[in-house]
Amino acid sequence: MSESRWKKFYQAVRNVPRGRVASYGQIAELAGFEGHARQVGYALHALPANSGVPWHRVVNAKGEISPRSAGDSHELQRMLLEAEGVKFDGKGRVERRYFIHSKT
DNA sequence: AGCGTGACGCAGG
DNA sequence: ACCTGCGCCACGC
Repeated sequence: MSESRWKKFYQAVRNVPRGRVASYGQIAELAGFEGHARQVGYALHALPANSGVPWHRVVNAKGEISPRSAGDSHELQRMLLEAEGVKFDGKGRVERRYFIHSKT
């Protein structure tokens, strides 16, 4: 199945340290599939809740929690991130410095 | 086998 | 800094 492709994404997500976030694009890049950010989103959507993958550390390039087509997981995501010390600005965006590539 | 869809990203205006 | 349009590509119908 194409699940093996998704496993690369999941593996990349596991590499995101606690208290940090990465964009879908960064995950795709780290997994060796640069430009496939959309597929990362698809893979995470198909991810079982108890997979052990820190999916909540993945946000879009704007630093915003991507809106779901359904479900309430975006609320849970913000909760989990804040629990790790990640802060949001007034517009609900994660500050740049929390991104794994950010030097500050 | 074709068409629309989506947890995205980037370039332009 | 914000909004819009186009590109990407696997999945489901």
